[in-house]
Amino acid sequence: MSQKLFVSAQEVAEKAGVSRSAVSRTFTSGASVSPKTRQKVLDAAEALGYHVNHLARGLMRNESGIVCLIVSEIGTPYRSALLRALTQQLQNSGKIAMLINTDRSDGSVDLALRQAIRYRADASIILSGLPDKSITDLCLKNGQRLVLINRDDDREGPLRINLDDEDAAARIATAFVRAGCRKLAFANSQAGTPSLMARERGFVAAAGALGLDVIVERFGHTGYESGRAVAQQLLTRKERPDAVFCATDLLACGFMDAARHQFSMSVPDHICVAGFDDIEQASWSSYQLTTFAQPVDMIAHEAVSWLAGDAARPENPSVRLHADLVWRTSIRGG
Amino acid sequence: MSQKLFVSAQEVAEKAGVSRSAVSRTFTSGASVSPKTRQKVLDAAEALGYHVNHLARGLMRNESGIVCLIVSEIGTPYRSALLRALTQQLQNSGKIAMLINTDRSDGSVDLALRQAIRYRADASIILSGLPDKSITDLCLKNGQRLVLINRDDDREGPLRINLDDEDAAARIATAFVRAGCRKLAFANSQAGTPSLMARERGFVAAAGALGLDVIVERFGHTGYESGRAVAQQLLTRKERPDAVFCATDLLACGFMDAARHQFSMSVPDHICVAGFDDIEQASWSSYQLTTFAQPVDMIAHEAVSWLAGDAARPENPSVRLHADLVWRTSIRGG
DNA sequence: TCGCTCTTTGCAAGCGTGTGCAAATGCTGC
DNA sequence: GCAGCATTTGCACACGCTTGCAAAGAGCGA
Repeated sequence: MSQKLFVSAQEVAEKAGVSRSAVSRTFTSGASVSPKTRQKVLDAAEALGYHVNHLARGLMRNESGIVCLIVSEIGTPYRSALLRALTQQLQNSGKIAMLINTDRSDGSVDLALRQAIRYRADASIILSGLPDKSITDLCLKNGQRLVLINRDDDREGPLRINLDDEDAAARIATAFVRAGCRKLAFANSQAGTPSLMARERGFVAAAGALGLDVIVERFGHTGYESGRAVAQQLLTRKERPDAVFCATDLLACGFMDAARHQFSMSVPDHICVAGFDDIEQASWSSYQLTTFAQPVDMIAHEAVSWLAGDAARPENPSVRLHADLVWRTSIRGG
Repeated sequence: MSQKLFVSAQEVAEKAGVSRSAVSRTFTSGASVSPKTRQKVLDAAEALGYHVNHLARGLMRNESGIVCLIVSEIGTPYRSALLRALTQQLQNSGKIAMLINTDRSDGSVDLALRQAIRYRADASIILSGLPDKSITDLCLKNGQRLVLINRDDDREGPLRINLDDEDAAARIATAFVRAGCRKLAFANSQAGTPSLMARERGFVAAAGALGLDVIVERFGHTGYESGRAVAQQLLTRKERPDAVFCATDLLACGFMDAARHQFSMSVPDHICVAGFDDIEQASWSSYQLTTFAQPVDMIAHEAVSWLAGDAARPENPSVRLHADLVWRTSIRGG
């Protein structure tokens, strides 16, 4: 590739009639340059189309400005909303996002973290899956910060951001009971993600405390189709439930659609439905789903500000955020 | 930051008892190393947790392996689906995606491209917005490849991937007519994106050729709420349309919801609806939307394989892909 | 064993940047 | 004009890697 190379600080220096260090200092905040030379450099840089090489800068400073986002199922409403918030806020704080898609095999989170190390990312934010301990240790040892979102892991070192899933589940249980429901069900996927399991656990426990049993049904992976499948299971029983808490809004949408169009049931008259995430579709008038809002902006804020801050950081940082209940019409009363 | 630095090739070399070049060559495909030293190096690297520094490698090779994805409205179903396909295929071909969110101001696409230059990205793929000519020229001059997806721009140099929007619009017009519709409408946003305008233009033209007028209504930006707003406009007219082609599935979902729940109309009995993109929600049983499928995997494939290929590339590369009509129940007949 | 060829290895230069250090410059007050 | 000081500037080295080049080693037929 003998293509024209990028213009370097050397060339700018020559054009501006100053030393290369002057150029470097012009583009380094907090460095000592006189306004006069600074202007000369800026002019020359503009004329030549010079841009600091962040690869080289990262090499020198041992700080690349890159933050890896490790995600699966990017196309999903909740994931993409979180992605949006994260990239936005990372950019605001001068970082840049590297996106790694882990839809493939199972060890791919580890592969992704390896990639993050290769590019000397300052940090990695994991939205899906859970990496092996050996690899997270490697990251931490190399000074790479780690954030786990909704992973609910108990390992030391990374920042762990979680929601009050169990508490939310308890709140929705009482809401169901208050709406007059007595035959509760929980719709889950088979993903077994910590946060999904926490919701299930919390719901079953809270219902138990209220003296009610819960029919738990799990199917496939966490999407619309699984919601339909679970509806198939739950609504062909002798005794249909009169309230179902779906681990996820996508499951809830699938469930509602099946209940209405396949079983001719009315929500909330025949059955109350609640979800989790507050994806955009939950507010669409076909669903009007009562659900818990993932505070994506706050999650992103917590993550990014923790990355930015180099103040004394606790040994084992952990944040638990509150999921607000968004009340719509998929539950009676309110 | 006096934290333990990453382990370097030097340390691996010492541990393995070879020269630093041997280490480098071990991790460079196509380099000449004897199997014996290679194994010694690999063992040492594994033991020390060594990973090639891609920043430094990129600096030397003048090829970073980074591809910038420049996107706005990441949370949107179509965008995130495209993002998924692109990251997937980029990773398969050994590249890595850098994600830049341009939701902010208007000049932010230019800012994003500047960022791409700073990180010496090998290429940038633009999914939203249109950069200034001066900045794309700068990219091209520096040997950075450029891909414009659905931008329909006529500038030279970048690869432009577009769909046959106008033809698709014509196909749906005849489908409407065949379904017995005579009062056609087109629902658009005010974004004015080339592809959206092409659909509008094509629909109006095709309808005209069939001897029919089209009521065109535009509102806000390209989302669900705008679909509702357009429905408000169209369905309070003296003469309601009996078929509406929405520039986007999101618009169509909003339109359908308003038509049904606010105007108590039945789709497709009272009004036929079609969309564009084939987002996941279009297949949900609440919508069952007839729409055109964006061939996201094929788009991603075209983009990525063009980036990978260094064969003789045409002066002014352009690809036009076909959007398949996905027939569901939002149009009568079929 | 000796040439010959082919492979492997180490040396050293270079990629584009940041930054400590010492020299140079500018400024102030006498 | 000059000492004293703060600010600016240039030099040179470092960062971790790739790669051309020449030297060293391996393999082989006679």
